Amino acid sequence: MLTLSTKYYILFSRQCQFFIAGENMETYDKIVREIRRFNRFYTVNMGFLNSGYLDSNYSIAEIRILFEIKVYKVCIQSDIVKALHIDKSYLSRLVQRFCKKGLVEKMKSDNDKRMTKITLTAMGIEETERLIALTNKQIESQVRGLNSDECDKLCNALNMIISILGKEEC
Amino acid sequence: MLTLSTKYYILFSRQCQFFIAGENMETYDKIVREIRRFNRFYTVNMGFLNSGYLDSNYSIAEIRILFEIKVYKVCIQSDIVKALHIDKSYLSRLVQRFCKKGLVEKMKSDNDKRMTKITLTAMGIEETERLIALTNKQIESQVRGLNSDECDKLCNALNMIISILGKEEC
DNA sequence: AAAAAATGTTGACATTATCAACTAAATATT
DNA sequence: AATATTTAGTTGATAATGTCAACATTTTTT
Repeated sequence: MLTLSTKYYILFSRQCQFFIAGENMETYDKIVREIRRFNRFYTVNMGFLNSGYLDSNYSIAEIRILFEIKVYKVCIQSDIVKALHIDKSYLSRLVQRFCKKGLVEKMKSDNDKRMTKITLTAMGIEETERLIALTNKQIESQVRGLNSDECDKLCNALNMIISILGKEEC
Repeated sequence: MLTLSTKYYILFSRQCQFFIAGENMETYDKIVREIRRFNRFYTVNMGFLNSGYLDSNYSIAEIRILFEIKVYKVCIQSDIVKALHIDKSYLSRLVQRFCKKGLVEKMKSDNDKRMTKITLTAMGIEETERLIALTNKQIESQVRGLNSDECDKLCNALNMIISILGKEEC
C-alpha cells in the first residue's frame, strides 16, 4: 500500500518525465536539423558524393578496409564487417582482389577452421600508407589557409562530435 | 631607398612569416590527422559507407539531388552539378528517371534554349519531404539518449566546423 | 565569321553493391 | 550423443551506381 509521499513522488516524477520528454523532443528536432545541415555540407565538402574519390584506383570503402586491416594488423573478415557495417560477401570479394594484387595475405586459423586470418603484406602496408598520404594531401588542401586558432577550434569541434556521438555506439 | 626601420620591418615580417608557416605546417599535420579520424568515425557512424542508405529506394546522391532541387525551387541541371560536384551525364539520367516517376518536371527555358529548367512536382515535394522525415528519424535514433547539454555542445561543434571549413569554399 | 564555351543527352561501359543460397565448422540445445 | 542453431566465409546472379567520351544545340567570346 502506498503512503501519501510515495504517491506524490510518483506524480512528481511522472510530471518530470513528461517535462523532460517534451524538452528533449524539441532539443532533438533542433539537433537533427543541424546534423542534416552538417551532413549536406560535409558530404559535398569532403567529396563523398562523387565517388571518384582520390586519383587512386580505390573506392572510399576499399581504402577504409585497407586502413582497418592495417590497424588490426591481424584480423578476420567478420571483424571488418562489424567495424564498418559492410556486406560480408562484398568484403569477401574485395579481400580476394586485395590478395590477387598482393596487398593482403590470408592464413587459415588453426583453432577455428571457419576463420581465415587476414593481414596486410609489406606491399599492402606500403600501398595503404601511400593512400593515407594521398588523403592527407587532399585534406590539407582543404585546410590550407586556416590560421592556428581556426585549426584549434576545428580540432576541438571534431573531437567534441566524436566524444558525444561516439558513446552512443551500439 | 629603404630606411633602416623599413628594412628591419621586412626582416621581422619575413621571420614572422617563416615562423607562422612553420607553425602552420605542424598545425596542419595535426588537424589533417584529426579530420581523417573524424571521417573514419563519421562515415561509419552515419552509415555513408554501406550505401543501402535508408529503407527508401533512393541513393544518398538521389536524395541529395531532390533536396537541392527543392531548395532551389526552380533551377537548371548545371546548378546541381556545380552545387554537388556530380557528373552531368549521371544527373541527366537521374533527372530523366525522376521525371518518369513524376517527381520532377522539365520546362524549356525561353531566354536560353540550351537550358532546361527543372522543378519538383507536388508529388516530388511530398516524396522529398517523406525522405527528409525518414532521414530525421534515422538521425534521431542516433541522438536519442543525449541530454540537452550534449545536444547544445554537439550543435555548436557542427556549426563551428561548417563556419570554419565553409569559408574555404572554392 | 570562326572559335570556344556552356548545357544537356546518349552510348558504352566499368565499378560498386546486394541478396539469397550454399559449405564447413563451431556452439548451443534437447 | 544427436540435432539444431549460429558463425565465417564463398559463390552465383543481378541490380544499382557512376564514369567517360562523343555528340547536338545554342550562346558567348575572340
